[in-house]
Amino acid sequence: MGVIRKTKSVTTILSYFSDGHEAISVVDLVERLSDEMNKTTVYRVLDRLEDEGLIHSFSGAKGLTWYAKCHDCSSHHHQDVHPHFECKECGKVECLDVSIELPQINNRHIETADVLLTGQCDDCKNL
Amino acid sequence: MGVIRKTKSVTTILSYFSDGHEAISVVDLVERLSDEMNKTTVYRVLDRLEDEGLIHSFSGAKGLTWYAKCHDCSSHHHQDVHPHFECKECGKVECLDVSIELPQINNRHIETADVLLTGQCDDCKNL
DNA sequence: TGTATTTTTGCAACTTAGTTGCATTAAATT
DNA sequence: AATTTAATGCAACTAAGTTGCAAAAATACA
Ligand SMILES: [Mn+2]
Ligand SMILES: [Mn+2]
Ligand SMILES: [Zn+2]
Ligand SMILES: [Zn+2]
Repeated sequence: MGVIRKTKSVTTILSYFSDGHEAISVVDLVERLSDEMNKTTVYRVLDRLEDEGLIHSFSGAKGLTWYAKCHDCSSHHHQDVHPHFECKECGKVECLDVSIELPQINNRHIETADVLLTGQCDDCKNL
Repeated sequence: MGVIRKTKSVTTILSYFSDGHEAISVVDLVERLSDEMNKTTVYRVLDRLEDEGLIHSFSGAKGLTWYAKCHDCSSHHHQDVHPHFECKECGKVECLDVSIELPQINNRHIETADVLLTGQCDDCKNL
C-alpha cells in the first residue's frame, strides 16, 4: 500500500506535470493524450496519483477539474493548502505559493478553504 | 432596460429565495419545480435575475451551481464579495456575512476571489 | 521458469448538468 | 385590435465525468 505502479500511462501522465506551479486541466490532458490512451485511463491514473499525494485537484472558474503537482504531500499527509490563480486572458492556471489561514466563523467548524483568484497573469498584464 | 418582468415563473422562483443567507442549488430548484415549469425556464430565469443583481451564483464543492439572494447589488453594481460555506454533513450552503479582501500577489493583477469554506454547520456540530 | 492472481487498461454505454434552436404563448407597444 | 417583443416548452444536443465488463499487462509464487 502507498506505492504507485509506474506503468506506461502513469509515467506519461506524470511527465506532463512540471516541477513548477502550473496546473493542467483534465480535459486538456485527455485531449493531448487522445491517441495514446483512453480518457477513462487518464481519469483513473490521475485519481491514483492524487490518492498517493503526488498531485492534487481543484476546480477552475468554469467548473473544470485541474491538477497540479504536490510539493509536500504523501498518501498519509495531504498538506497543500494554497490559493489557485486563473488568468482571465490566457486561461493559465497555477498554484500560488502562499498559505491560507482557515478563518474562524461564528458557530461553524471550518475544515477546508478553497480559494480561487482570477485576474491577469504577469505575461498578460504587460501586453 | 434594467427591470425584471414579474412573470409567473419569476415570482415562483423568487419565492424560493429566503431573505436570509441560505443558497439553493439549480439542480434542487429544477427538481422542486419540475411539474410547474421546464428546466430551461429555471436556468433562464435565474440568469436574468442574476443579470439584474437580485441573486448571485457560485460553485459548490461538487461543482454544482448555487444561487443566493444579493443584498446590495444592482445591474450596474455587483458588489457581493463574501465567502460561501458548505456543510459536509447536511449539505446546506450559505453566504457568510464577512467581507473578503483581495490579496496582493506578486506580478499578478487580482480581480476576483472565490472562497468556498467547508466543514460543519451549527446544527450538525451539536449532534 | 510457467502458472495463478491481481491490477490496469480499453471500449462502449451511461449519467448528469447545462445549453441551443425553434415553434408557441404571453405580455407589452402602437 | 394589430403589431412587436420577450418568455416559455420541448426535444435534441453538448460535454465532463463515471461504470461495467472483458482483455491485457504486471506481479506473485509454486
Ligand atoms: Mn495547487
Ligand atoms: Mn453569496
Ligand atoms: Zn495570462
Ligand atoms: Zn449541516
